[in-house]
Amino acid sequence: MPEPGRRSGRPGHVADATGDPYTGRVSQTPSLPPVYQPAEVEQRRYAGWIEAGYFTADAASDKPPYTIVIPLPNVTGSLHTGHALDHTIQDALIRRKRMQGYEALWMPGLDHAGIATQNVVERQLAAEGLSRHDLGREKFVARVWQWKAESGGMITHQMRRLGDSVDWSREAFTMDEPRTRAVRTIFKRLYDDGLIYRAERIINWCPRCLTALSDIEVDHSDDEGELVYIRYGEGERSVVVATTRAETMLGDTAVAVHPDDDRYRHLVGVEVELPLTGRRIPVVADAHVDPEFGTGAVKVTPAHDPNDFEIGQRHGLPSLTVLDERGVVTAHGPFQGLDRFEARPAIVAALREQGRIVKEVRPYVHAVGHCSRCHTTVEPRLSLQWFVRTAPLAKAAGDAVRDGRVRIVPEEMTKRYFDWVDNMHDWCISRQLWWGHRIPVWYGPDGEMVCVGPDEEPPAGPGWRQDEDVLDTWFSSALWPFSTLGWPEDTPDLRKFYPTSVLVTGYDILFFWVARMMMFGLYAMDGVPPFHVVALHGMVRDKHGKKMSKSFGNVVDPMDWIERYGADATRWTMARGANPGADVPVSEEWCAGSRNFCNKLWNATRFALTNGAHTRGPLPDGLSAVDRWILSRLSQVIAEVDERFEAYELARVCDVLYHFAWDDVCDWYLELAKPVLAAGGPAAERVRRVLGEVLDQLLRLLHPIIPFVTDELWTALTGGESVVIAPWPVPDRSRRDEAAEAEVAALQKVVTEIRRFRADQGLRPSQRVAARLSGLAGAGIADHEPLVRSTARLDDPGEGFAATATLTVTGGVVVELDTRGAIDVAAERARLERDRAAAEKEAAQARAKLANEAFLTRAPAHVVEQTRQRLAAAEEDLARIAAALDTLSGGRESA
RNA sequence: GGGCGCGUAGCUCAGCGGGAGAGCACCCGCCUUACAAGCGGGAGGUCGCUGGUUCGAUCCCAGCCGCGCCCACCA
Repeated sequence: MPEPGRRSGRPGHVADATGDPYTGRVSQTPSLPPVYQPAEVEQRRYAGWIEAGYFTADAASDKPPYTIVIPLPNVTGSLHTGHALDHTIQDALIRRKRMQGYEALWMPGLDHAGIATQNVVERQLAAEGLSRHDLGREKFVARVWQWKAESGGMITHQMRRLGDSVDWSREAFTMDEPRTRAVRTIFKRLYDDGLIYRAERIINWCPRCLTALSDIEVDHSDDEGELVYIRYGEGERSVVVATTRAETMLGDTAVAVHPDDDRYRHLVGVEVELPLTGRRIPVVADAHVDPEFGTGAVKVTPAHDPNDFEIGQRHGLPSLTVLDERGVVTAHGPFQGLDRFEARPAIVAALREQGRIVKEVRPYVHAVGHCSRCHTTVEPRLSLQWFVRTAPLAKAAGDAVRDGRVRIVPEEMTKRYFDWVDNMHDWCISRQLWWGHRIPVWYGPDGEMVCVGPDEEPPAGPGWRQDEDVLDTWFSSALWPFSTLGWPEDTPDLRKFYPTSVLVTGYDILFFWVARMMMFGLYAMDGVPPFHVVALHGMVRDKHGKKMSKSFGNVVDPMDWIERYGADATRWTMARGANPGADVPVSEEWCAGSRNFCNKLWNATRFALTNGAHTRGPLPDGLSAVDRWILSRLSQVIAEVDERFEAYELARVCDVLYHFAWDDVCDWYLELAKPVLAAGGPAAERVRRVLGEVLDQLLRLLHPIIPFVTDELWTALTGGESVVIAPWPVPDRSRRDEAAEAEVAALQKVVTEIRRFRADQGLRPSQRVAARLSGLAGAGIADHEPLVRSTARLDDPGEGFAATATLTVTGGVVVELDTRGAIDVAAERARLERDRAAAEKEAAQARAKLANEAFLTRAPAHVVEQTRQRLAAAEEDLARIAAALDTLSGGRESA
């Protein structure tokens, strides 16, 4: 096998093919190299697109708008496979709409990514032996801006490599001036409407990041712990509680039992002694307690457990904080200063010494929350934070989907959405960080609290200070669909491009982001939801469908694939798996296959150009059946691609186009065109036009997914400016031609049968075989004998022709071949016997059905008819095979 | 604990009431004048299991087995 690159030494093969081997015509275009080289093309094309301003949307345009806002990548991030998938889908949608004549805006931008970015810069400082506190708030924030300017937003460069047709002139950042203004505006409005409030609540606290977290920033995993049974109190007045968090007992202020639990009825209202502390705490009755779990008695720690906090509220219990912000014990006594995880065994040991431990169950697996940023175990903590009152906002967000104003694709995800918005807790939006939008609230010397709007001056004077906290990053992300368009100003962009057309993102952030954009969009934009459709895709996985993870070593870097296979191949690999909600398995082999597909298009177009294919003038009359067939297929393909695109089924789009391009166009149409081109004349002239037409349309259809190679080829083929701005194909129903399709199907069948015979007989492609054909007219392909001969490599019967084998094909075509004894009669007989068995089975099946009275009366007429046809076809096959076997036994058995 | 989904060719998946499909991998043959990143041919599946509905089930229903995901404040 020749190595790639070391190709055949055929004369003229490697050299640029500029001469037409069939007509001698010289190609009209600069020569295309024989193998597609993505790197140079991509760089040149992208620069050209930007220079031409194709992606810059015009708010003053008369065209209907089509808008997508990008799921804003983190400023700290780089392009991973998830982006490659997400961006490929969006770019495909936006490019198609642009071609369809919409004013298409794909809005790019970056998220300031509060915790993530602060962590990056803090790590840098740590390397210098500094902490953010050494710098102070102002200098630290300046340092983060400096970091952003120098190393942030790497992904925006990688997006250019992927070919994203975003409008760079509108690039936004969640911390830039217009977006900051949007944040200040909505905060003020929500505050004034009573939808933002400050309260002391149990929140998720990360003892490492030292900040509050919202529910969605907490990941739960099943961790092993131990359930410890501890006796509180003495004798009659004692109760055994079960806990996984013994260290919090120092903050217990009650024991709770179920009101209907007879075992403990006598204890309700009684006080028991809390071990190790000498404090006495009451036993209270609360319906929250599950009598089935543990002992049916729960220790109550209002300051360190959300349930206990609520029990405490109901019963007027005090909250006793015994852990500080780092999770270190603050309660006076021998445990003071111990970390929470050191304190736990220490306290259990102390209790055991006192004989308080009744029993231990280990291991006990239960769900434990972890910080989604650093995986530290989250500590429920009582603290003073800012919250968004979500109930009314979430109701509106649910209604917008319920009443159909917003559609979620795939529909199955809708239920998940409802589960989320219908059960949403108030959203903790304050973070104890420095990088982010500072909460615009000032506190006065006498306990005043003033929320300051974007155009207002904060209160000045001694004793006034601004809230130290910043807002959750997702707060500004939730404004993205309208803050990027200039809200709160009434801008031309906002009027033209809001609401956006579709939001494309992974199902993993349906809740994180989508629900919140819905809430804020509906609120800020007077009930107009931020998008019409939410199109969810899945996660990119490895070729075994496994999640990509660093520890597994199966992570793919899309930039690596772009370098080695090209951006188009990378995009195609993503797109061909991208159906709504479906995970996308990818692998390097598949990316190589995608590269091969691009190369196939390259060579098909190269062939077409060297043979004078063009797109000038209308399609001629007098087209052959083959020409009419490919145009008929093209019309079908356009319609199907449209349908799949509208359903966000990119994988189907790819499937349809792949098979049309490779099977129909390359394997059949081009092969059938070759002899016509070689013969020259008006038929060849017609083929040149049809071939140009088919490739022109095909390249347009492919362009949204593989923009680079299609632009390079399309401009070479058509001489047009760019396929980026070429009109999207419209299916021409008048080109549908069932007769031509049937004719070509029959032709393909005959050719395939002959090829199979040749392969079975071990006849080399190079071995010329003379043959006599008959019965073509009966099969409806009377005109195609030359095509059958050239495609199946059969010579005309010359002098001394002697038929040594007869092949009978479905439809009554008979091929007599002069194989001069090369034929293996035994092998051929074996094959025919196999065919006969299959045909008999088929016929028997059909006969059985048709003999069934119930089938005939109950089944729909078309099904019965279809079955009759199946039977007829099977019987014809049987007759054909019997005839062939007869001929065979009449022939001579070869050695 | 609640909800959703999936088990079809070696792998990844499509099909979802009437003839088992694709890509890759595999086998055989080919430098056939666009492409060896290619061309032609081929093999490979009791459609998870058990019942039910139906003239007919990979497809609908029920149960079971196996797998995955999401949500969740049972200590």
